[in-house]
Amino acid sequence: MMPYRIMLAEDHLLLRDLIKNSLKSVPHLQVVGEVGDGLDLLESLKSVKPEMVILDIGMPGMSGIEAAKKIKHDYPETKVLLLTMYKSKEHLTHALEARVDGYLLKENAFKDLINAIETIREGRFYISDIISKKIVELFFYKSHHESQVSKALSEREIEVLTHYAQGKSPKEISDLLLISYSTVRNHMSKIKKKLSIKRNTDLVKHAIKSGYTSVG
Amino acid sequence: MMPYRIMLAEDHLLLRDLIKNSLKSVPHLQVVGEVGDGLDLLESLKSVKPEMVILDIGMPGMSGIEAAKKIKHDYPETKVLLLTMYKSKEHLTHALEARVDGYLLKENAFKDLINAIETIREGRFYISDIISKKIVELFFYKSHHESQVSKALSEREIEVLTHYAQGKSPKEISDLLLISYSTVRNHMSKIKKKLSIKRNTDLVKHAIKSGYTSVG
DNA sequence: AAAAAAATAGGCATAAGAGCCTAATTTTAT
DNA sequence: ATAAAATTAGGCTCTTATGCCTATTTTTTT
Repeated sequence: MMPYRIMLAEDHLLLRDLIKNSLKSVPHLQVVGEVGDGLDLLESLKSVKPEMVILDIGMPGMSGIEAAKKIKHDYPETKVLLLTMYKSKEHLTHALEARVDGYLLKENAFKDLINAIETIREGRFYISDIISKKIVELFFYKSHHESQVSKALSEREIEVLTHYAQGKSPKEISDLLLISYSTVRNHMSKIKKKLSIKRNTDLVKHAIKSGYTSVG
Repeated sequence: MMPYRIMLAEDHLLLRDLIKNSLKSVPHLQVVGEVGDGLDLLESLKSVKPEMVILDIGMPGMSGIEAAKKIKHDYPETKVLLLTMYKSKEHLTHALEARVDGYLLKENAFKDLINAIETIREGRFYISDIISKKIVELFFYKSHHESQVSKALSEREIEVLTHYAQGKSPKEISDLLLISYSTVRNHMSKIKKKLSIKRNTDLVKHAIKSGYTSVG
C-alpha cells in the first residue's frame, strides 16, 4: 500500500511527539512534517506535499480555522483533520464552512484518531460521535426551534468579542475597528442575546472556550 | 526491577491514550489508573496507590494545583509531576508552594517526560529547562526587587476575586459577604494593584489560571 | 510592644456601561 | 425577487464603575 503522508500542525511539542510515536505502529501512515504554528504550516506546505494535515485550532499566530481555509483554497486535494478541544457552535460552524474533512475532539480516544484518518483517507467526512450529536441538534433547532439554542456569532461579532475578551473596552474597540461606539455597543448587546449571556465575565469565559483568546 | 506505578490525571482522553501508548515502550513504567478530573483523582487514590501522579493543571472541577496540594497532604510519599501549558509566575509559585516534584511544559518533548519521570523516581526534583530560567529570574527579583513581582492575595481578596470572576458584581458581592459596597471596591482596587492588572477581563483570566473559577 | 498588613467603610467627581428602543444600508440566502 | 441577517448608528434614562483619596479597627507578624 502507498504510504499515506501526514503533516502535524500543533503547538505543543509533547503532543506532536506522542502522536508521532503512536502513528508509527500503523504501517501505512507516515508523518512527513511537523510545525508549531499556522504560518510555519503554510510555509512548509510549499515544499512538503502531504496527503493530510492534522491541525490544532488553538495555535498562536494564526487560528487553525484560518489556516484550514487557506489550505483548502490553495491545495484543495489536501485533506484537513481538525483536532481541537473546542466544541462550541461557532467552531463547528466555521469549521464546516472552511470545508475541513474531519473534526475530532481531544476528549476522543486514540482509536478515534485512527478511525478519523482512515475515514478521511477513504474520501469520506469524519466527525466525532460527541459532536455529531451537536450538529444534528444545531441543524434541528436551526429549522424548528430557533430561539432555544444560542445562535452562532457573525464574523464581526466574533471580532468584537475577541477584542473585548482581550481586555479592550467598547470605546477602544470602536477606535480599533473604525466604527462608532454605538455600533460596538449594539454588537455587544447582540452577542449577549445570541449567547444568552448576562454577565461580562461569562463573555470572557465564552471567548476562552471558543479559542478567541487564551488565559495565558 | 519493580514496576513504577503511575496514575494519569488529564481531562483529554486522547492525550491520556497517547501517553499510555508511549509509556508502554518503557519496560518498568506502568500506568495503573487514569482519571479525567480532580475529584475523580482524589477518589481513585483511595484505592489505587500509585508511586506517581502525572497531573494536568487545566482540569475542570478542581484545578490541578489544588489537587496537588491535597495529594501531597494526604499521601506525602506519592510523587506529583505537573504537566501544563502554563508558565506564568503565579503558576510556578503556586506549584512550588504545593511541593510538587516536577513541573513539565506541554511544549517540551516526549523524551523530557521520560526524563522527568526518571528524575523524580530517583528522588530528585524536575523542572523543564524552559522554566528553570524563569525560576531563577523569579528568585532573583524576589530577593532584590520585591516590587517587581506581583504580591500574593489575601484570603478575603481571593474570596472577592472568585465571586467576581464567577459573574457577581461588586454590589452582589457586598450582599453575599455582608460587607459594604465600599469595602468590596477597596478590595478590588487592592487586587488590581497587587496583580498589576488594569483590565477586568484580566481579572477573570487570572482567576481561571489560579483555579478560583473555571471556564465551564 | 511595635510595626505591618488586612479588613472595614466612606466621599466625591467623572466616566462608562446597561437596557431598551428605532432605523438605514449593505450583504447574504432563499 | 424577496426575505432575512448583518452592519452600521443614534437617542435616552438610569445604574454602575472608576480613580483617588482618607480613616478606623482588627489581625498577623516581627
